This record gives sequence, structure tokens and C-alpha cells, in this order.
Amino acid sequence: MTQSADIRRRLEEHGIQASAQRLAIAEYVLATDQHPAADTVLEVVAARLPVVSRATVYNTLHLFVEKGLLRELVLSEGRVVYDPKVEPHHHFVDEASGAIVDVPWDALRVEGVPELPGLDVSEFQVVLRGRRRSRRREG
Amino acid sequence: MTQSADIRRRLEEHGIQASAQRLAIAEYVLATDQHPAADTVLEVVAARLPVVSRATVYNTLHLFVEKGLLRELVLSEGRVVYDPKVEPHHHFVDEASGAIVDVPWDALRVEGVPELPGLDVSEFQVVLRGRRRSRRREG
DNA sequence: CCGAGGGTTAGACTTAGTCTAAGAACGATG
DNA sequence: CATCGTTCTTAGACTAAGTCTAACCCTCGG
Ligand SMILES: [Mn+2]
Ligand SMILES: [Mn+2]
Ligand SMILES: [Zn+2]
Ligand SMILES: [Zn+2]
Repeated sequence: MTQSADIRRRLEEHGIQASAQRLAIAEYVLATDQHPAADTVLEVVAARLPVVSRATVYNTLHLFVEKGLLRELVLSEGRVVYDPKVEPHHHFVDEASGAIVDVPWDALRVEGVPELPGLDVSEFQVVLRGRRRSRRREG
Repeated sequence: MTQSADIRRRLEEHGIQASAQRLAIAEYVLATDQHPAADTVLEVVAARLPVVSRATVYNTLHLFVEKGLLRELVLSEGRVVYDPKVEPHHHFVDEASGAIVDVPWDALRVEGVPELPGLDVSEFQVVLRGRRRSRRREG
């Protein structure tokens, strides 16, 4: 499939040498709309690739972060999570399930950041917590 | 000193039975303007009270959170931090030092939260990252 | 072919936090 | 006071996320 060729190209464009492990990890973690933790990545990838080690998963995730393909988020205790959506956006944490939901940048307006005295802000986001309202249709 | 009597009263008002350990922990953690982690609390308190155990520090911090005297913040990897300022406010994380700086609620305006579809937001805050600008005077 | 550099690996190690079971302090009651 | 049930504290075992190390395995250029 051309899917994997696309991913290979994408890695190389970011100065990352491809390997079977990196491709398998990228295929999952760069395409998901979830915010998986490292151990989830390991589980998912290990189910498809004969053998991937924990060390490689951590190495690769950190490499992807360093090269700008992923962002690392820390929103709740003991859960470092990876986000393939690197453009600025906000996050909602569902207190019932722990699920993390993306909130588009334009859905909120934050005013006053440039006026904060003594602080050079390089990035910011709104972190929201609460319950997801029950939906009529799950789709 | 009446300081410790005040603290004792404050604990009891929140339904917390006082003890030497709880008073010592409260004296530090409810008065600080920093955002200390559990191990910092243990260090500081152990320096004044003959013996306090790690288990008690964790138990007490969790109790204080449950009773509304403290809030638990998770802003960076591996660092759960406690905040005696329980009113809503925002946080700036200095990327150089890891220091956490309070940003008053009214310093920023966030619009659009009630209009988020499908989300029942119970609380939110803006999390900012960057560098603290060098100040003329440290005070 | 060969060798160097980069990638991967198992497993030891570290660190934050939790759990357990036993002892100490508390506080109501006789 | 003495007793006794409840609450609090404790050391140390345990867990889980993440890091480190040193050996091994590829791959690609010469
Ligand atoms: Mn990390
Ligand atoms: Mn906690
Ligand atoms: Zn996201
Ligand atoms: Zn704060």
C-alpha cells in the first residue's frame, strides 16, 4: 500500500531514517485521533509487528517529538500522552473516562496573554475538565 | 504562637482531625506561594518535625485535597504538585526552571467555553509555557 | 565482502506513588 | 484515671512509568 510509502516519506522529510519499528509506530501514532500513552503504543504496535521493545517505543516517540511530528501532553497524573495534531489546539479531559478530546483553536478566544507582565509566553492552551454530555448518536 | 492555633482551627473547620504531622504539613503547604511536590513537602516538614513518613505525607496531601484545602496540579511529566490557592486561576510554567507561576483569573479572558458542543465543563484553566523575563529587581 | 554508524534489544535500574499490617495516639466512657 | 474502639502513623514491600546500558543487528558505502 502507498500508505506506508507516504509515512516513510514523511519520516524522511523530518530527518528520520526509516526502520520497520519506526514505520509501524508511525503508522499508528501519527494517524490516530486519540491521545495514546507509550504503553498503548507498545500494545498496538506489538500486535502487528513481531517484536518491538519498550525501549524502542520510548526512543521513537521521543524522536518524533524532537522532530516535530508529535507533541507530548501531560494532563493527568501518571499519564504522558502523545498527540499527532501538532497545530495549536485546546484539550478537554473527560473526568469519567479519562478520555482526551481535542477542542479546535478557534472554538475559544483567549485574550490578555501578550499583556502578562514579566512572562514571555511561547505557547499556551486551555485545559478543560468535565463530563462529556451523552450523545444521541455515538457516531 | 497563634499561627498554629489558626491552622488547627482551619483543619477542624474542614472536618480534619489535627495531629502533629498534619499541623506541620499544613503549616508549610497551606502557606507557601510555591507549588511543591510531595517529596518537597516531605523534605521541608521532616526538617522540622522529628519523624514524618512518606506515607503520611501522601495520605495528608490527599486528605487536604479531598477536603478542599489544596488542589493537585499536573503540569509537567512526573511532577504532581500541590496548590494551596484553591480559587480559579491560571498557571505559567517557566521552561528554564520548571517553576510554576500563578496567573490571576482576571488577567485573562476566555470566551466560548459554554458554547462547546457535547461538553459539560466543570472547570478550566489556561496553561502557559515560556520564559520568565529577567527582572530588574528580584523582590 | 567488510566495517562503521545507527538502530534495536533485554533486562537492570530509578523514581513517584501505593499498599499493608502492625503499632501509637486519641478521646469517649465508666 | 483505666479501658477500649477508632483514627493516625509507620516501615518497608510493592507497582508502574520511564531510563539506561551494553551487546547485538542492520544497512549501506567502499
Ligand atoms: Mn517523555
Ligand atoms: Mn495523587
Ligand atoms: Zn490533541
Ligand atoms: Zn497556583
